[in-house]
Amino acid sequence: MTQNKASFIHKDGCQVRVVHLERVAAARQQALPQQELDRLALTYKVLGDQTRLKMVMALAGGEMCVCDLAAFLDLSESAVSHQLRRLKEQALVKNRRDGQVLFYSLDDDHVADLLKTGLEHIRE
Amino acid sequence: MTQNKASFIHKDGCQVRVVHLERVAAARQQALPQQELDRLALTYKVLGDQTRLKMVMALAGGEMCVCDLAAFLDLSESAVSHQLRRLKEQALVKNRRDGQVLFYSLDDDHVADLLKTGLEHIRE
DNA sequence: TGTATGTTTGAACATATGCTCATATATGGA
DNA sequence: TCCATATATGAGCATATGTTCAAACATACA
Repeated sequence: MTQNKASFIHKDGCQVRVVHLERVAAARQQALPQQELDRLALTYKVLGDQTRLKMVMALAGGEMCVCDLAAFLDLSESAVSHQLRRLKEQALVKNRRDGQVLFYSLDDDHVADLLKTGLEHIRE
Repeated sequence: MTQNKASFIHKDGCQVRVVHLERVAAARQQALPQQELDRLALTYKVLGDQTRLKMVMALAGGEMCVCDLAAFLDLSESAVSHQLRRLKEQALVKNRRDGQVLFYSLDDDHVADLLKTGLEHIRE
């Protein structure tokens, strides 16, 4: 039924065993460009930390300032600021200034979608 | 317009400045239970690594065995196996055995949804 | 039973990550 | 201009993470 006889390919001068040559070739063809892969992995990585995930979930309920988040998370404002920067770098949050206060909020609706899809997965 | 006068709350015996008490309270109320937050963060974290993300993207194109993935990723089979375990722990992939060969595939359609939503975000 | 193949597992090590502390920047008001 | 408030930034440190290496398991077949 299934073809699982070993085939071989050359790579960097040494042989590498491959059971399904055509699947590997197909995966290579369909692979994302490196730049997109970088950004996608970074996006997930940034959400993959409890502190940052809590922040984003909280911001899904409306904008908050650094102070608010620090109180909510029971963390220093410095730590919060550091993490907000990472979220901002990946376009997950944005901010607006009102006097001395910076209000952070989700960058756009895609972010809420991402959270929703994640929740659907873990609740399946 | 905006109320940004400092309010104060007590926590663990020391005072903590909070600009928007009601937002913090709301965030506390709407927060996910710890267990769900754990699982959600872990799910994103597991996807937030280039190697594992490449694996999942490749498996989105159809099942592959450890050998295939190792060849595709140019990585040792041991490394691939370690990472597959992490993906499996978060129910992102599953496997079936055919003789000596284990074929891995996406666990269900939610996983493809997660990837799609992520891509939509970075391409916005 | 013995050997080969495919995969998993645990320890070890180098790198990455998150927090803290001290300091810098920015805005508002006396 | 001077000071207070709100936030950002950089260095340092303890912990987490990904890969490798060696060894264990599991299945197939002689």
